[in-house]
Amino acid sequence: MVKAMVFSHEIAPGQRVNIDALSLRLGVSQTPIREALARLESDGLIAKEPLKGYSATNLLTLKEFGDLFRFRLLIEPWAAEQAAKHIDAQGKAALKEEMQIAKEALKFDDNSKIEALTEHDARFHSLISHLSGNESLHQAFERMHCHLHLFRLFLANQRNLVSGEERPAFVSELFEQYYQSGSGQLAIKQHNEIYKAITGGDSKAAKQAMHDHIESSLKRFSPAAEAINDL
Amino acid sequence: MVKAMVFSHEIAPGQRVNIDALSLRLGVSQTPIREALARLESDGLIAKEPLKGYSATNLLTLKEFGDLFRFRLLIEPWAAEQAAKHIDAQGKAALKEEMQIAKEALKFDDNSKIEALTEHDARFHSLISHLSGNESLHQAFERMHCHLHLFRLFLANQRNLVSGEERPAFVSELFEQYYQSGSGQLAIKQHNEIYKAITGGDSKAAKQAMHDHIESSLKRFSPAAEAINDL
DNA sequence: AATGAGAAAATCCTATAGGATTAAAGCATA
DNA sequence: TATGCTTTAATCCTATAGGATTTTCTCATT
Repeated sequence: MVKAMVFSHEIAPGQRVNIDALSLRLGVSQTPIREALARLESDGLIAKEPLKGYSATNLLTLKEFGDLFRFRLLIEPWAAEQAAKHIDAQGKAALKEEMQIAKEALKFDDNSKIEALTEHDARFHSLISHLSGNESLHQAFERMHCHLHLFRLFLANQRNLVSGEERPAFVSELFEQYYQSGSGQLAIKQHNEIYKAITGGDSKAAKQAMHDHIESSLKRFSPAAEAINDL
Repeated sequence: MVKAMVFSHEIAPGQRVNIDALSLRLGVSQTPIREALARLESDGLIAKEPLKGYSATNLLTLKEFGDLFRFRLLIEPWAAEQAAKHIDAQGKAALKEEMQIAKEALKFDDNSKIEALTEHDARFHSLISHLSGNESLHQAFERMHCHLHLFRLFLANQRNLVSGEERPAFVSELFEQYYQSGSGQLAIKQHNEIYKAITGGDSKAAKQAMHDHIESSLKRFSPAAEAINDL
């Protein structure tokens, strides 16, 4: 559990992870480290090679990236549809609160804004998959989405590197495309459409809005996925 | 990994699992046991309560059972559709071989037949989710399906108890409904429909056949799910 | 200079022991 | 007889040490 944070980019993708070093660094013994690593292995976030050790999994390949979004298109519009059908007062409150957080986040400065919006997006979609009422779908979503989240955190992390460091040129271009062109506001706007449809009980609109949002999101991220794929 | 077999019903659902006992029983130390348990926890097959220990998760509740099938209806027909579109020679051979195994299994005597058909069903659906070409979907399927598989193994296991033992009356009834009424042959027949549609490249028919098959399967299992839910 | 063999270092894997927490059993008292 | 407390036992959790395998570095030979 604590290791999920460690993994969120203190260890570069593909890098081997040293158990002894981790245990010293975190001040705990090797056993709990191995447990956490085993859990992360089941989540597909690290890979284990017997007698060779653990290593962080690479970022999504271009194919995996496409697969993931195709899968989202399969389950999330349905989840939004179901959420609209079964929504109750408690669900409405939760959605409203999340939208409020997003609105506040738009006022932050660049770095904080990106981080906040990324976290908001993860929570928003997770919440809807939960509100679908289907536990199987929710679990599947959570396990799948962490890989996408990792990808986005990687992008944001790249940006935080000082310009002086050897930052690939494509990264700089990507930032303009994403973060400067008001895509944050666009995403929030689309979230708002979904939010209104769900709380309004309009299941058909909710399904459509979610579909459009994911397709839009795919278009925004595709150039980055291609660029990173070329490493 | 080895523990998945141990879990397949040497430990009753809901029962607490003793680490010391397992390490003695399997002749290995506690550390690898804890690793395996941590992995199984991520798979949702066992639950951990801090400072209290691990325990096997209960069987699917009626709601979870319904959720799972609704989720299958969401992803598997699409998987069959995609498999039909992308099928190649290697995929056809794999499907053909699996269907051949099923055909042979029908000749077994009752107990062996049930076991063989259960395993075939798991492999068949897993294979199609793989042939869909979508890695996200395949992974989601695998993680979800193990819970259903566990449920079916539980049923089959109950049957193997000698009649003399205290076996709930509903179980006896269920067996008639399922295994004596030729439902095994029905399932194989439906699998064959799917098989033909996919290898024939008829994506629309494959999607429809998979949909019908899962709905049929749900109807067959629902009484058992209800009965077990009432424990 | 390049390749191969050998040795040393690092790392993983397992086992055993001790401390801490929880559950249970036994006893006393109302 | 039932309830509450204390003691005992069981179990989990962590830490440390030793054996096994892999990797790397060095050195000698072609």
